[in-house]
Amino acid sequence: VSPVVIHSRPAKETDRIDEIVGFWCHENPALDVTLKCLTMRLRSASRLVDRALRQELASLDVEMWEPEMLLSLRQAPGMQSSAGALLRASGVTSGAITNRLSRLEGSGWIRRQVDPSDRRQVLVTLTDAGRSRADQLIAAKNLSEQRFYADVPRETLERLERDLRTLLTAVEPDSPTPLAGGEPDGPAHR
Amino acid sequence: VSPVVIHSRPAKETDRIDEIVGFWCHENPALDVTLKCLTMRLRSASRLVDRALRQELASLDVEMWEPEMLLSLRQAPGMQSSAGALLRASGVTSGAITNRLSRLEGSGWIRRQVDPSDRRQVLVTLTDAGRSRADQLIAAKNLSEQRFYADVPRETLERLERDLRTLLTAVEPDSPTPLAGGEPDGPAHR
DNA sequence: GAAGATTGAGTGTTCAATCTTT
DNA sequence: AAAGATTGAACACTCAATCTTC
Repeated sequence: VSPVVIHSRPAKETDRIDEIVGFWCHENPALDVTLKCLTMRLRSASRLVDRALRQELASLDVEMWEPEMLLSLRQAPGMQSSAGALLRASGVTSGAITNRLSRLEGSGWIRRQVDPSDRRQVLVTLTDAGRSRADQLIAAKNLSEQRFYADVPRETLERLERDLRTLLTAVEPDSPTPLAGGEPDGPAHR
Repeated sequence: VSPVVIHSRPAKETDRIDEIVGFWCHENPALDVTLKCLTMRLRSASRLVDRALRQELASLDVEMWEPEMLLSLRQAPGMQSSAGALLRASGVTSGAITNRLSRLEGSGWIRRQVDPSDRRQVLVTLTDAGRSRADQLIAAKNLSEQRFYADVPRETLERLERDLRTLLTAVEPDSPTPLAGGEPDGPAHR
């Protein structure tokens, strides 16, 4: 089964999660050790990255979701997208998107306007100030990321990225939409 | 739930995240594509697992953090641990732990009592009801997990688990403590 | 003074209900 | 009826301040 080549890892045979899960699965062989560890590590890693980046970005008065939203908009054709498209690109619920858009609008980074061709939809456009804000945030976040991952072997990072990509395309519920301007399709509201 | 046999996912050279990040890095070569994608995929995957498991566990009136806490306690010697140990094992802040403990106590799954040997600390013990609750939740969560990961190649899952483990031990701030009963050491409060 | 735990304010998310437009 | 967006209640987390005990 698992070849487990853990080459360059002198001590530290097991970590915190190994112990918790390992103990449990030892007296309950029906459980899948890999799956249980994977879920826990996924949550753990995500929380750690979040925390690290958030703390570094806090000096700029930036929340974690802001770079993500602005980056989506920045790369959209005409720096404009629809609320629905941003929703599908984000992975959060529609209520969260409305919330984020209101705050971005309040700060002056975006403008909201009703789509004339389908008045149910809302078009979101990056303002000039929003454009430079986006550029600034991307740069800052990039620096923080490089610091955070500095101690992890490059090889591991690249393999992780690829494997996570495989996982996401396998389990992702829908998203035939590659994030476009204003295509009114696909289920929403989540 | 969702029969939806969309097994037609053969090609798919690039996904949602590839596009967003790829575009950006194309006009800004200083950025590290792998790192930017990795962070986004980590958040995305974690959120997806969370959502999927939460929805399945909702039928039992269970929040995601409950299995994690009970599992930690279940495997501790004497099914007893200290609040600080649970804190260090969890990855969340001390305020969150207090909050969780209060709700677990309110439901009758655990008991809190002051440590006689060091009255600053709080000892947490699994009750009998809590023990069977823990067993029930582990089983339910295991089933949900197996359903969730069903479409991902086994090989990928195992490699992910190992690589995430490498990442965590590399970036984790401290935790020389392997989760024990009540050792009053290490920084806390976060 | 420092460590362990608790509290309260602020933030952000989900979920269900609602309103408008198609 | 159904889709898109908004709203408000409930919940969980972080952060900083506080209180007790060492």
